[in-house]
Amino acid sequence: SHQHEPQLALATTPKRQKVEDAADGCKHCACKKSRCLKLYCPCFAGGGYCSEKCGCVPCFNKADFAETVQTTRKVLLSRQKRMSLKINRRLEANAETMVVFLTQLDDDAFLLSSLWLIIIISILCLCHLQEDAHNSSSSTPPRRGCNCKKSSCLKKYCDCYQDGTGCSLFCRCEDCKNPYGKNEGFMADESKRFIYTGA
DNA sequence: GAGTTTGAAACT
DNA sequence: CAGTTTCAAACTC
Ligand SMILES: [Zn+2]
Ligand SMILES: [Zn+2]
Ligand SMILES: [Zn+2]
Ligand SMILES: [Zn+2]
Ligand SMILES: [Zn+2]
Ligand SMILES: [Zn+2]
Repeated sequence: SHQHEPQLALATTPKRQKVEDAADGCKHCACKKSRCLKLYCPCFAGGGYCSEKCGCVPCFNKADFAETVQTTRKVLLSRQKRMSLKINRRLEANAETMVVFLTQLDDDAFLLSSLWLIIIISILCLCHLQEDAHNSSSSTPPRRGCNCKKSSCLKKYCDCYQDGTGCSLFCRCEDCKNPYGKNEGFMADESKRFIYTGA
């Protein structure tokens, strides 16, 4: 019942890889080649051990190998953090360039650029949320948007669609048709408003 | 169940 | 980082 309400992409909802979907959902991995020690494995990525219901083999994501699991997870998360910081720095640099450009416009043009300011602010917010999440090491960093090329964000291949979330400014999807919110905008008729249809 | 498609994660 | 490969799930039949 809580699945289908649209969500802001920037919200800090670490609801991903819910492998323990009660007795009902029965979502468990079936890994064959990753030994459940890479983020391919939803159990490992979700921070939990594999269960008896998993169809994985061979599986190292068990309490018996707690040290291995912990070490591997630490390495992978650290790599992820490094990559994320890199991308954030680039985004922040681009945002700064854009802000400088916008502030040099005359008044009329500047008013029309409010959409860009919103985008820039959103990007900076995501960067800060991610870094906070990384530093607290407790909450999962917010996902960057999807990168769908062929599914039009209409199937569960798309993480946004699977989460019941609209695509956002951070998605790089092509021909987005996400029913929860398309990564597109349009000019409203008879209005100088730009309506963004995504999250 | 087998085979294909897909995009994140991993690798280089 | 970008281009490529690997991977397990989503999907199709
Ligand atoms: Zn697994
Ligand atoms: Zn598992
Ligand atoms: Zn496993
Ligand atoms: Zn998508
Ligand atoms: Zn998306
Ligand atoms: Zn999309």
